[in-house]
Amino acid sequence: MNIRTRFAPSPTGHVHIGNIRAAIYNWLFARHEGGKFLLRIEDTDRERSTPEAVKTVLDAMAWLGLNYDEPPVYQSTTTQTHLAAAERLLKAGHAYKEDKGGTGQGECIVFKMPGTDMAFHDEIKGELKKAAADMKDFVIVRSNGTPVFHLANVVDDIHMSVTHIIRGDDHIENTYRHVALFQALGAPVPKYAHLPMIVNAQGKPYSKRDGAAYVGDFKEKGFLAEALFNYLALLGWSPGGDREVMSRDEMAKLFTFDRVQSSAAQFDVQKLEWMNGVYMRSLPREELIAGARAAMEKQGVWNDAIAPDYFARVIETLGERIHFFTDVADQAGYFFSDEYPYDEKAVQKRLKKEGALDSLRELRERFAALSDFTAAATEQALRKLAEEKGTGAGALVHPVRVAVSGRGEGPSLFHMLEVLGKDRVLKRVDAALARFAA
RNA sequence: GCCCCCAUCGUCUAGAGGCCUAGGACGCUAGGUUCUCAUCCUAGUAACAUGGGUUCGAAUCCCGUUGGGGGCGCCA
Repeated sequence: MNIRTRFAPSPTGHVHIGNIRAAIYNWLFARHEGGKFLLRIEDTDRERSTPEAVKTVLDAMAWLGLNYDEPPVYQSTTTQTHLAAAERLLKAGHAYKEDKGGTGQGECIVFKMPGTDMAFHDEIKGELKKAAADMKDFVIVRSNGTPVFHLANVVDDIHMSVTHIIRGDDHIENTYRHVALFQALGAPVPKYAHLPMIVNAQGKPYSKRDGAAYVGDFKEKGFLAEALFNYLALLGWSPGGDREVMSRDEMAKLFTFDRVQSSAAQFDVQKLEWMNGVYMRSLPREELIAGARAAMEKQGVWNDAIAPDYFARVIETLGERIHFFTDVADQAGYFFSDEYPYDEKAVQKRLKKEGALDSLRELRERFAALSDFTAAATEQALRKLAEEKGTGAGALVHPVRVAVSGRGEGPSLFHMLEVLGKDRVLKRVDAALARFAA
């Protein structure tokens, strides 16, 4: 059997994480089965479905690497097949016309439910059933002549030969209608897998109010696509055992419906952040550099005068302290400008301390005497002075750090000094000395 | 109101009758490494909603209860 899954978003301008997670599961399942993953844009809502909104969907797919195997199907181009299907249903007695109130002036077409109890096997939830009395006939073509979601969705799935429908479990009730439609249209009923919802701390559907909820939000915040993909895949699915950080190929290899949770999952940004850190740390140097630079350009703080070699050394020095690309500008701006702010608390604690400025002054002279300003050299000079003064190295390290960076924390001091260079270090120490002497 | 779905640490989960005095991860706490921060290492914290069954034995099977969620559109 040729497995065919599809992601069928309605372009609204945003792609919700719940939806993209459904897309991920569709993709994973198709890849696991060696089948095809398709994309259908349900752009029949002319109001919201602008070209930009469609682009948002396509961009999100591309960013996460959710490649589809056939050109996307735009629902706005398949309306005629929906209406033709409605005609067939009418002829076969599966639907009837009605004219009680509505949006248009004509008659609408109503699909007649079979009138029997219904049941279907859900790949995740198991046997699901519904009594005939609890199901009502429903409109499939509006009185203004346009097809309703249920009809369009089913007819397109038939034409696209979709074999597995993987979607949120808020669609369970719709499934009975859809199964009836497939049957009435004489088409094979696809298999269904209903995914549990992604909820917030209150157990309600996760929304924008709960924080970043759209794919674009995460991209903007600097999360890596691979990390978001991995995290989302694990939100409701587990490969079993202790495995968590995996490549998408590994996930595809391991993905099966029987390992998908049937209860809702709460979105936990902290864990996503941790996972992002794992991916961040494993990033090749070049990618880290490119990402950091791109972030700075976006933040408007990139300067073409920054030499590639210097930038590379800054990134190297910052190393694992970079959790997000934006951290470079946000936490290490002093590498790129002499106009850095002094953290008041750090100044109080390290520079306004008894004897701190005197020590700093002495250290400045030692540094000035250094012929080569390597990390090893500054470290040796600093430790020697500390020893002579009978203080711990920290009593000298901290004041210098605050003086040259304005911050109480940061990368290894000696490497930082080496990257900054002798001239700048001395100049900054002098400036700090003058500024905080009073 | 009616119908449907769901229920293991705060969170994501492992567990498919004995391997469970319930494992891992995130978080949190305490240590260690270190010039700070970050990383890393170690330890600790904390759960089978509840009541009945079934069984020699139940987190695992069945039923009820409670709680949470979803659906009842000429929206998608």
